[in-house]
Amino acid sequence: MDETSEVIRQRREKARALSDQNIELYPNDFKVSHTIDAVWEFIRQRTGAEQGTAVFAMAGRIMALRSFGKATFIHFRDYTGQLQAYIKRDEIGKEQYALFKQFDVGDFIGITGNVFQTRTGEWTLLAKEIRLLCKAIRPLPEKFHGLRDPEKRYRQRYLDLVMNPNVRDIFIKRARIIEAFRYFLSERGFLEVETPMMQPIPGGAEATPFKTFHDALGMELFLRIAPELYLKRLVIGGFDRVFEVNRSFRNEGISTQHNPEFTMLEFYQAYATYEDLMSLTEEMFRFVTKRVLGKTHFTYQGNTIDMSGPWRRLTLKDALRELGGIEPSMWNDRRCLLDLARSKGVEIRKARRVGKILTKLFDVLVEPQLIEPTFVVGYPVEISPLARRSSSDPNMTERFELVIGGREIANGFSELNDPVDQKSRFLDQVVNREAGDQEAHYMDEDYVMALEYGMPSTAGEGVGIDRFVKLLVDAASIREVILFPQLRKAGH
RNA sequence: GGGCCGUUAACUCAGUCGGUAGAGUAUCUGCCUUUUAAGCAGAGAGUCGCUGGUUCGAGUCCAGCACGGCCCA
Repeated sequence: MDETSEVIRQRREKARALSDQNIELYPNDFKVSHTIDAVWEFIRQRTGAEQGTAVFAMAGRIMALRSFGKATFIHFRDYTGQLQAYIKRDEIGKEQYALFKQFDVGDFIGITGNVFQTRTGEWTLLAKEIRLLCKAIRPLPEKFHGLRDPEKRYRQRYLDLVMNPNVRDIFIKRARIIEAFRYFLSERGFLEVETPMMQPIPGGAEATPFKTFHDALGMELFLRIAPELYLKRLVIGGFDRVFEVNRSFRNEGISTQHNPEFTMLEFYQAYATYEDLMSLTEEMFRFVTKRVLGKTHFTYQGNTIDMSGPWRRLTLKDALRELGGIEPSMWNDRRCLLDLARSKGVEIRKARRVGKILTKLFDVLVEPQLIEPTFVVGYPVEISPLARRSSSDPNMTERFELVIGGREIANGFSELNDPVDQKSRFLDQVVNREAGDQEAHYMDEDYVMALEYGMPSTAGEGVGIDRFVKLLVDAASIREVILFPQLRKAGH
């Protein structure tokens, strides 16, 4: 296939020819004095004679090459930017120039020289010396159209990053976003921790886990579906404010909304309630948005979203009634809800209880309508087995979900710290599991025991980082914000 | 899991009614010392995703499979 492609054969030949001339193809002794942005900074700060006399040693990948025979313009790029260089035979000498003529787009080079302005005014590095730092055997994709094929973009993300600057920007923003969350929480006394990704009992969420096996221990383990129960153990242990940003894994289908491994931020604050967390979340999201975008509003898939607040609060009941057309009288009528689901084309598995049917209907009918940041509150106990009961209504919990851009971005609640209630909630889940609900929570006796030692009143929250990044970079698919999204084995 | 669409040169894409493979970029050769999607002249480059079927003949029609995209679940 492309092993025998003409271009690659020719490039291998070139590499061999260079080798035969005693040119090292992959040297590592070139010392860089300036990055490209450092040179731009230098140009901005100096004037006249000073600009022209300084000598820079720079390195990067050749991105474009325009040859005139005895002189050549190239554009080369490092991780800070791009710069033009002018390689002139009369400047670097006949031998060096002949050598340089064997370099290609895609090769890494080291250039030493000073800057000048061309006739068209472009600042350009005039090469005094140029040398090969890495010979590329395979050609880069075409310069103008770049790399478009989505499959290639994901499987060979390095090419995507080289060719598509907007893709690069997305992942730089992603890093800044996570950095901003960390900064915000650290400033408020939250301690960053790491808890097990391999867990004997997967807990903290309703989801199907991945199974794995530890040979030496002879023990089945699960990749975590959430860090929640471990983080709360840490609150019990005296870390009143903790957070973790890391991967969780859920064994479900892959789509533009779901990747089997995804990044979640979870944080827990003792002596706080879900009300406190809603305020904190508004503040935190505003902070992160402002810090990364420089403003608190942005466009997502054609809709303007304003994070400045205050954000709307809506009960699940009102949301279902006003936006989903589901009257509270229907809430306990399983048959009626199933009929409605069917009429809307929503498939519901047999084992589903009313609460689950309601949330499913909410996801399909209501959520997409909530574009501006909205806290949905008032979730029934039945679908919130780790949340504290509302003091005004024991069938409801102190829980919220935050919806932005038509998707759930965060989920938080006052934590259940009554071990007796927690145990009975687990038992309730076990009944569901035995009735065939694969996603029901597992009984976690060890966690109940931990609660028996006493957990202070606490509120906790999970934020879907991939989804948040999607919002800020206006990406339609989760694959655009994950460097290496999960794909099937490459076909032929 | 279902529906629709896609897979042709290294990259981006054409390919009509079924008649034996095209362009631009890239590559190679020649000319060219301030260009920037440099230019001019010439050349080479293909398992048309895979496997079958229909046909005198398949990139094209049919079936299955693989991979991907979008939508639905």
